[in-house]
Parts: sequence; C-alpha cells; structure tokens
Amino acid sequence: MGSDMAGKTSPVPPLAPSVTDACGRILEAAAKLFSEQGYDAASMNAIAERANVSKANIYHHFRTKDELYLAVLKRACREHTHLLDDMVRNTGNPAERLRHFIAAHMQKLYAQSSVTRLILRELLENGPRRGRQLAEEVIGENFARLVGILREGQLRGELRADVDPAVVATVLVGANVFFFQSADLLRHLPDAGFAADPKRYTEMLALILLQGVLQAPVGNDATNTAATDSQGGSP
Amino acid sequence: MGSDMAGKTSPVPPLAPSVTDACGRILEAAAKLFSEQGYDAASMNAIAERANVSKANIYHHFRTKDELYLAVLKRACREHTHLLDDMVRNTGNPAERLRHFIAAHMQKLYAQSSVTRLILRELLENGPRRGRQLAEEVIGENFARLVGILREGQLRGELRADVDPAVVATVLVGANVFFFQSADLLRHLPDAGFAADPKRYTEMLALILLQGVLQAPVGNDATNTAATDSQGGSP
DNA sequence: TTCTTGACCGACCGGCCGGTCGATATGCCA
DNA sequence: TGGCATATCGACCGGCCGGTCGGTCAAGAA
Repeated sequence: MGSDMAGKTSPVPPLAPSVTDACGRILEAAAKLFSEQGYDAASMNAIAERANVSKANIYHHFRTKDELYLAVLKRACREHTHLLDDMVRNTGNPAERLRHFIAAHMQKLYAQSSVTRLILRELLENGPRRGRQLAEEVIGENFARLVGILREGQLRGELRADVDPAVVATVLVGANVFFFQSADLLRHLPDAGFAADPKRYTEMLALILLQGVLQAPVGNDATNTAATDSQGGSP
Repeated sequence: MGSDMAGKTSPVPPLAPSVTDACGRILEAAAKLFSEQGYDAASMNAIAERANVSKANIYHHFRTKDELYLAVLKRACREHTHLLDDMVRNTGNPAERLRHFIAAHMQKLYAQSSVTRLILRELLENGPRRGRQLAEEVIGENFARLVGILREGQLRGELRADVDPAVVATVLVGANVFFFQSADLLRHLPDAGFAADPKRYTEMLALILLQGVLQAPVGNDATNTAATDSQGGSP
C-alpha cells in the first residue's frame, strides 16, 4: 500500500531510509537477523520473510548479500556514532565527567545491543579487513573526545600526567564492552554478583580507575575528591 | 605392559588424543577452521580435507557437526584452563603479583589466539546457552584465583578494602581481552600508538589499576611503591 | 583359516542457499 | 493515450551443505 507519510504522497529520496519503505524494512530485518545469527546463518529467505517482501525484491535493492550486509553495517556505524553527544558532559571536574561517560557509554551499549553485537562480531570475524573502517566510523570520534577529556584533566593538574590518556580510554571502553559481552558468563561466577547490574559495575569501575586499588598511604582526604562528589552535588 | 618404546608399534589408547591419530587430526583441523571461520562457514568437507580423511570418516568418529564442535570447544576449554598455573605467582607484594598476572594473562591470550577467538565467538553467539559451561570450564578457576590474590592483598592491608575484588578482576581481564580482540581497530586510532605492543599496554594497565588516574594530593612516595619496583629489582 | 569388529572410503541424497529470470503492477512524463 | 522506469513478485537454477550407505581392508579371536 502507498500512503507513506501522513496524507502526503511524495517520492521519498533514498537519503533517509524510512522504516515504512520496503528498502528500510529490508535493512531493519537484515540488521536484526545479522546481529542475532551472524552473516551465514541469516539467510536471504529469512530476511525477506521478516521484511514482508519477496527475496527477489531484496536483490532489486541490493546486488548481493554482501552489499546488503555492508549497508547494514554502515547504518549501524552511523547510529552508533550519532548517539555520542550526550555522553560527553562539559561540566564538573574530571572525575565526575569520567563517571558520567562510563555510565552513559555502558547504557548506549545496551540501548543499541543489536548494533553493538553486530560490530563486535564484525571485529572478531573480519578485524584485519575492516579494522580501519570500524575505527573511523564507530569509535573514532568517540574515542578522540574521551581522550580529550582525559588530557584536559591532566593539563589542569587534576589527573596524573604519567599515564597515557589513550590507554585509560581503552581500559575504560574495554571494561564496559567486556562486561556487555560476557554478562552471560559472569552471571555464573560465584564472586560476580554484580553481573546483573551494569549500573553498579560502572560505578565501581569508575572508582577503581580514579583511585586505583592500592591502599592510600597516609592521608586519605585526597581520595575523597572523587568519593564525595559521587554523593553530594553542589558545584 | 610397559615396553612400548622406540621400534615397537603398540596400539595407542584413545585416552590421549594424539596428533598422528586420525581422530586427533580431525579435532585439530576442526579447531583451526572453526576458530578462523566460525561454525557455519567451516564446512565438513573442508575439515575433512584439512585433516586428510574422508568426510565419512568424520561421521564415523562424531555423530554430527554439532558434536564435533562441542568436542573442539571442550578441548579448547581444557587447554585454556590448564595453562593457568604459571600465571599465578605466590611471591612478591600484591602490586607485583598483579602486574605479573596481567602480563601473563595477555600472553596466554595471544599464545592460544585461535582458542581465544573460538571462545569469544561462542560467547558472542551462544552466550545465554553456554554461559554456564564457559564460566565453569574456561575462566572459573582462573577468575577465582585472581580474586583470591586480590582478597589476600586486602586482608594484608595493602589493597583498598572498599573495592570489590571481583570487579577488579573483571576490569583486568576485560581490559586484556578487549585489547586482544580490538587490536586491529585500535591500530587505526591516532592516539593509540600502543596498539601493536601488548606488553607496553599491560604495564600501563597495571599502573592505572594500581594507582588510579587521579592526581595524588600531597606525598607521592607511597605511589612509588608500585612505580619503583617496576623499575628496580633489589628487595 | 574363518569370523568379527572397527577404521576408513567413494559415491550419493535431499534440502537449502545465494542468486536469476521473466511477468505484472504502478506511477510519471509526453 | 502510450511509453518507460521502477517496485514487486513467483518460480526457478546450479551448487554446496550436512549427512547416509554400502563396501573395503586390516587386525585380532576362534
């Protein structure tokens, strides 16, 4: 049936792939199945059925299965990147900004879990081939801004200057991603009661990254810089 | 029953799956192909060809493709677990033991990279189904001993008591695993010059976990507890 | 020697896969 | 109105897949 938009029947340009469009339905169905079952297991027949189109119709819009997969991947990259803005908060001290970033990042991983899985799978299967593309389109900007936050904290003398900000960013993102992909495993470890509570995990992760695990030697009032403003809130 | 030394052709019991044995060759070929290409893409024909046996022979030893895959997975789990011993060192202060563990863990990830990939893929594709098995057979013991190290450090008053050791262990393992699976991506990030140097990464990771990223307030001689014994060596 | 057993093989099967081929239906421009 | 591009479809194809079948061969038991 036609009536795509409300009342208006305009030829929608393919720049914005809408959901009502058959092409959009195909992309959506493909994204779901690719991320759930992987490239091989997601058959074109299944994608066509889920998108309520004929298989031949898919091949009218995409030349091959690989081209469809690439389109899905690109779209996923765009989705993942564009949701970055509210992860970076420009107020508060570095500790608070870091805590906010970690929590927001974890939340995004779960909010777009199917996209996240798709990208993780792609990294695992075709890392060498598509590493560059994923670096530029998925986490490039994200990563650079996080490194920027950390570097600024160093310049202001609030963060240690003798650690590489990029390593900190990697550890941070890695700890979140690992939690995301291993939650099903962690749930069965006796010591990991936090496995079902990403929020609690991110808070503890932030604390560890900020303060470290070594016992503070003499005065512990300084470590409270991070501990207290996790509680109180006056600027 | 002893003298089956050089020169004698004795019937090798199947308890130790040797490499010369056809069954062992099948398992080895399957492990390689499964870990490189995934379950679907690794065809029984290809496995048979690589193992220099007929496809029918595989079905003589394993009832289905799934059973073969399970056998490969179990074997991988065993390999992964049994290499744990030298990762845990019982000498030195907690900081040094932690640093050693991180480095050894990363090294194992790379030394058995195909097994690592296999398990990561399994976690991604069949997490809910096989989470328990992976938890018990792959990282269970490993994880528990690492948590033990940390808890002992807490009891001795050398590590902060207000952090969950299991969270620290998760962050540590996660940071290593993420580095392993994302190295192809990190290599293309401008800030991540460490992407090609796992050793350097583990050292910086240990430093961050031990000391945190916050600037120490007054006396920094205590943080040197970890920083110096990474350099010097005299007790 | 004969019988039995298990490792092993070439050839084959039904089924699903990615992909193709006309045919139709629906606008849009003249 | 007629043409023309686009969207969509059912039916079909060759090929590969997981899996099966009947048979061979060698070694031990009798």
